[in-house]
Amino acid sequence: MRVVKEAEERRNEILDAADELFNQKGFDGTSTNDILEKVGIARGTLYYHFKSKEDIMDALIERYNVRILGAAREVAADKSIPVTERIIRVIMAIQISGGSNKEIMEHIHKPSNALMHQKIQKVIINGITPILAGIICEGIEQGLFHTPFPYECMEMIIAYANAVFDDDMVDLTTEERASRIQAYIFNTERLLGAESGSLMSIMQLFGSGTGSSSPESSHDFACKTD
Amino acid sequence: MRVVKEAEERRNEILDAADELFNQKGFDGTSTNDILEKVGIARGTLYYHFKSKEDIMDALIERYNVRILGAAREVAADKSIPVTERIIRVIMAIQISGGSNKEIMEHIHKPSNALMHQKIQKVIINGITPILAGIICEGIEQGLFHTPFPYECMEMIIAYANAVFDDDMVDLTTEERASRIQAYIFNTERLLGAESGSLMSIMQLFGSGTGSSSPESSHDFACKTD
DNA sequence: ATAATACCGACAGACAGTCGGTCGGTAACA
DNA sequence: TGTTACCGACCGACTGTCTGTCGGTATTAT
Repeated sequence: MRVVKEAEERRNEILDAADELFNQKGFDGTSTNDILEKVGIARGTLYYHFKSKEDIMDALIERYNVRILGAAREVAADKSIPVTERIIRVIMAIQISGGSNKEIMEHIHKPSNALMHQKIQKVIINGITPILAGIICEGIEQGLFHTPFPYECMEMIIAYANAVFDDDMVDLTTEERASRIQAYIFNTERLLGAESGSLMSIMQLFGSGTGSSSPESSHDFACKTD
Repeated sequence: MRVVKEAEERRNEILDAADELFNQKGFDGTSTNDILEKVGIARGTLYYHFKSKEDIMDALIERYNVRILGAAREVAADKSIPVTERIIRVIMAIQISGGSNKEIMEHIHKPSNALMHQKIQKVIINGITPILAGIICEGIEQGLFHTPFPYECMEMIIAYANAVFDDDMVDLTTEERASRIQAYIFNTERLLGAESGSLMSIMQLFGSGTGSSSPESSHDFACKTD
């Protein structure tokens, strides 16, 4: 008893199912059989709509891309919001997209699968950086920031945050994480040529519990003075 | 007609073969059959020595790790070399290990496979950063650098370089690459609180052809002034 | 001779993708 | 109106590849 649906509708059904499964089991841990069973279709149907498993992943990432960049651009364009606040909101747009999808986005950042993870990173770095760099340019005009390389600064800031805070690239204890956050903000100020202490509001991006104290490296790397 | 060899010797044969194949075809594109055929052993032999294909990759990465970090530590410990030169040599140790392995190392950085690539990145960032941070601390004592976060600075510098210059994370034209290098050096100076222009020697890490001119963002992102 | 280690190759199961065939919906035609 | 042809969506058995397993064998050292 076959059921015929519009191609667009079926494609989205497949993507919705894949979305859920990739979050639960990761890309590698999800078989095409898992996906087609969840949708309730046959193998041939799946491959009628997508040419490969990786094609499904790419379509899913593209769906997120459109959503994320759309949200980020809206925020960035709202000149009534102060520059710093806009930066924060754009970055938040990466983490929260469409309200009820928060948990989904968080899981997709987990190293469920390196390939998928890499592709998402690529989308974020190449997509979000120009938007943020645009905002930095406004800050430069307002005298908030001083750098001849707004784009490259934001690229560095985003790429690093991605590697250290969102990846499992660097294993951090709670203390180490707090220290990293402080250093991150300090270094962001330096890179952007912003006044010391002027970007502390970025801290809210990392949730609470990171207090605020004088700059100091609490990594096992305070320079030895012996 | 079976041939018996010492476990250590056989393990290295397998790793040598895997090394070559992973470079040629990537991890995903290399099957265990490829490896065992190249060595001239049976399936069961391969799995006698390694518990999985990923175990082979991990052993190979660990082999490189030991080699790379060893070379880096030697350089870092040579206090007769100026601080800046030592930084350069340590970074070069990542790219050139054991002379004749240069090409191999370069290929292993290619995105032959995301998982392997991710694991190598992790090793580099977590392994090299403390070594470099140690050197930075010496520079701080000598008044060359001024930062309360030597470790985090180097982490950011390494992580970013990895993402942009070694990954295919960001697609760069030759011009864009040159611009990125300039920005990278400029930003490195800022992060480390180094005197402007004092780290231009880092440029040699990127090969020739990057000239030298005044700081300017040649990304399509010079801030619009209208 | 015995025990431990290294080695062998047939096999099983999982998986992504293929391919010949079917079916529902629609347009064209008599 | 009924029939036919066509198209796109769908079906499921099958294929080939791959990783890892396991019962068995050969070699070496004692």
